[in-house]
Amino acid sequence: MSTLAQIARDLGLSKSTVSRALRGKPGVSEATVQTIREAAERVGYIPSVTAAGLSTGRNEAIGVLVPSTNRWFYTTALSGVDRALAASGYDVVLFDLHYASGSRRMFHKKLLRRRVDGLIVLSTEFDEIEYAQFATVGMPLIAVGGTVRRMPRIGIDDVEVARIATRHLLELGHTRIGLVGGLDADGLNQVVPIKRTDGWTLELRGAGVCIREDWMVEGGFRLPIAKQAVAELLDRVGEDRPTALLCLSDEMAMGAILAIRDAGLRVPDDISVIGIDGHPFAEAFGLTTCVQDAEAQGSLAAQTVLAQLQDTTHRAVGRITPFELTVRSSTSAPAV
Amino acid sequence: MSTLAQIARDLGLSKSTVSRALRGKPGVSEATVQTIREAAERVGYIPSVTAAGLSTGRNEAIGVLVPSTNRWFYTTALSGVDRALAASGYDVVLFDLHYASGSRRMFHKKLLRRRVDGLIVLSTEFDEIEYAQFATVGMPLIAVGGTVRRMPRIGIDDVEVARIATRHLLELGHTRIGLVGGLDADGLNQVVPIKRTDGWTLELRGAGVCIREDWMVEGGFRLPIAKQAVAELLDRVGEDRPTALLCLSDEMAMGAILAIRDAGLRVPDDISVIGIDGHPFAEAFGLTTCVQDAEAQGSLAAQTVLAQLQDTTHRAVGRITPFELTVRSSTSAPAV
DNA sequence: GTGAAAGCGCTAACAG
DNA sequence: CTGTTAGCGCTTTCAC
Repeated sequence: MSTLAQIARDLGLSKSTVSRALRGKPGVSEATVQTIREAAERVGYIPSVTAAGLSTGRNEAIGVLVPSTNRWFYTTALSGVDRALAASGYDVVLFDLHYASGSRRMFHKKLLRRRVDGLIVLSTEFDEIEYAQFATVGMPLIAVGGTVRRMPRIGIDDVEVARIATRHLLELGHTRIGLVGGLDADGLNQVVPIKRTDGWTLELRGAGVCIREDWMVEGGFRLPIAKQAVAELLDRVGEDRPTALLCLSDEMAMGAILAIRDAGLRVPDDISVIGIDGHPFAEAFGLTTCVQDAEAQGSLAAQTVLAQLQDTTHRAVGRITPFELTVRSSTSAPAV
Repeated sequence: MSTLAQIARDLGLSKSTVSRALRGKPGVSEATVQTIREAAERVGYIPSVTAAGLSTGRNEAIGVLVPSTNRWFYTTALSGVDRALAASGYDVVLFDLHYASGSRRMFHKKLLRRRVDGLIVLSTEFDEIEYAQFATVGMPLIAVGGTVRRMPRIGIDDVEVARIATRHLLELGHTRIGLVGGLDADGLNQVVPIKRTDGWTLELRGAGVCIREDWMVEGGFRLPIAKQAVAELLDRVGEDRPTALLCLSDEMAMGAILAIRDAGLRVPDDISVIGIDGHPFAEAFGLTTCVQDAEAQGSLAAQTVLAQLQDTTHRAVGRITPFELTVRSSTSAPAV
């Protein structure tokens, strides 16, 4: 574990010269730069980020706050964040809230240990105290996915995406439309479910289509729960069932499809199913869905934070990212 | 952002006293400890890990090397690692190889920046050069999941798990058994697929059951690929098809089930399907599988690394973790 | 019990 | 172009 001082001594140079040379700073002759580079290479010198960070105040690391690492959106966005950050030589420090469990109370302490230069928050909600803590952090902050109050945010328009999905069903001629939604079973972001539900409501109202409360079930944003909920729905309503189901996430939509098939019904002949997200398994299910690019959102967030780090005057700005309706075989016109 | 020096000055004490008090070290009077604690609390003092790390040589962070954040096993193990680490106040810095893409060449440089005190490797393979680099790292190392040569490893017995799964099919009376396996489509760990395939081969040989090469397909360890592969298999073999399929991962097993149903066949009546892993969606598919606890493996790895950090003489030791055959509705005796 | 001083490995003025 | 001198914020002997 050789140090700067070490190789400076060996070469009979000063630490500053070696430091400058190794970082490609101007003011060192071509020749010495060569010598230094070689020496560094030879001894396998690798600078200590922490030491450098202490003196510059930059850690070359940014934190990513995730509610859980067990969900498609978070891990995919995380992947995008990492990709963009790695390209700039930054490390990512992961803060996993584990479904908002006890570790929660401590998270700000860890964040403030000055280990990271910025923070990316993946759709997590905070209480007033936590917001106050954020205010004192004083580092670039940005949210991805679910809205987080008082923070610039990158993500799709959750109301609109649900409207588009609902509209697709309406345009196919459906008027008996159920909803698989509800809040996240693990208590993750609540804004997303609410907004998507709003989109559904607005669109149906706009079309003058009746909203049947008994066709609304709670899928918990997870496949197994949604499957169970839809199974119960079908059981309960008998022949008086919806001809289409809007599922507020693809995971739930896949659960719905499994339940429908298990009930001896066919998709889309008996019931059309549409999802939201663009889960990697969606295509195999023939699922019609609105595809969003979580990885790109993560990358964009990372770039935004990086930009703020470069130029302190640069204010972070949120962004509404696109999604695309992808029609597959899970939706069709209702049977007559 | 108050510092130790700051609060020492305010109190008219020395930095050392404040440092000792805040870390609960002996040699400070009860009274001053109180005073200091309060002052620290009041100004919202939070120590800088990097500064502390510079002087102690410990960063209170450990690195986790993942091949990808888009697969069940990795994210689940990662979750376990984080949980155990967080409990000890350690941070996790994530090194995502992104399917062994270009970032790969740089990974050791980042690892060696002295940012982390130890490293947990989630089933990733390395070449000779990379191994040499690891050797120079000189920090606690442990692998989770797929075997990594020259490193203690925590994970299930991949040969055995495939034998058990195969045996389940044999015991049900199947003799026409196909395999959905092949290497990972993203070039991730190759040891796992190979070992599991070995288990399958050994078990069938032992039972004197014929291995039909034309019933072996490459599922790439991913649902969509497996679905496609099984669809082609069924198409190709017509009536001369297997009565059971061993899938080397649950993702592939779910793909197989989707393909079988799409072909108009029934699970398990026409074809039984068994998987390996214990994916959270498995139950909704009624999938019989061998369940392993990825989260526990991650936690165990973290604890092992932590133990080594505490006691330098403590040698890391790998461990074979358990799995359990969970029978559901995707397997039954073959039709007569 | 408490303080002074040195040092962790690096960067950043400021001289020369 | 290169070296000197201070720190960055904390821990850790070693005195008092």
